[in-house]
Amino acid sequence: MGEEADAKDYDMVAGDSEGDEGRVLEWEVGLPSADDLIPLSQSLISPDLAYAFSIAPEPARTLLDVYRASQSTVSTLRRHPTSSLAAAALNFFSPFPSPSSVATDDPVVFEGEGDDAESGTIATVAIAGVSSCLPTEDPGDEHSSRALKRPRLVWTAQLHKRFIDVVAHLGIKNAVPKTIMQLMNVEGLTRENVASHLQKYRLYRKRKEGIPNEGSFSFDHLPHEPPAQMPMPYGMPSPPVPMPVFSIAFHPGHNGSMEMMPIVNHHQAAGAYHGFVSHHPNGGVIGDRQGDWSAANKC
DNA sequence: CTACTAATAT
DNA sequence: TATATTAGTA
Repeated sequence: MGEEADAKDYDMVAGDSEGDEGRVLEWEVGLPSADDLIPLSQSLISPDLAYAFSIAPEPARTLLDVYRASQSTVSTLRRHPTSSLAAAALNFFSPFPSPSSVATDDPVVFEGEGDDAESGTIATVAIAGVSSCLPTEDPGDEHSSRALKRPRLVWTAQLHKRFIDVVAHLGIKNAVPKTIMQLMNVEGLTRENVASHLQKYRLYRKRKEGIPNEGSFSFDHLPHEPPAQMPMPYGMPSPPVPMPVFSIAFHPGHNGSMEMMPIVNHHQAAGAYHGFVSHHPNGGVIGDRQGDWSAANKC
């Protein structure tokens, strides 16, 4: 089993450059390449085989399982930094107990806050890989106060998109903070963060449903629920076809213009959030428009 | 006890 | 306004 889709070029987004140089490649040092790994989301053996050997069927791995696996992997790495490189990489990933990095990519942005960044200044932290503007300083270097306040999370367009995708992927009824948070797989993102955002999002949707007039303004994207045609090279196949997904491509870069997404590296540390298709099992959420959700996103 | 949600606070 | 925090509850 060595034939796997190229796990190399799955980060294709409208953006031109992706700043692959500054990426933390150290993460991959010593790790098996994607080609050597069996996707966590995939059963190790076929159901038939399992049955033949009286092996209890695997509980069907879900993205959540994959996520958890990746979490434990990361945790393990944290505990046993086998090399200074790994340590450095880890340090990069989580310089402090507060959120400042993402497991996969998405630029997580925090508002400069705390000491004296009243209003206006936004210390953006692009986690993607190129440490463009890192947090002003370590929150821990101030005083040995254990109770460090997390910086305010800024829901960037990308974060929000991820959020939307996940919410769309889960049904309305499954879209609860914890699950959303887990599927988003954004390091440092808390359940509270998501809960708060979800609350707002729900209100937003409620407002909208009252006015079936559609957003109108705003450069919305997502034409209208791509029926069944996946623009992606790897279109998410229909149910019957298993498809060994390890790291599917992301979404269509329906981002024609307007914004130059900062850094968009799509790399799944150990797999977690796969590009989702708006498969709303519960006919709940649909492609969202940015209506009012403009997100500050610049460095 | 955990997590969801609405309400409220910053 | 956007996000965080709290309170009440399932």
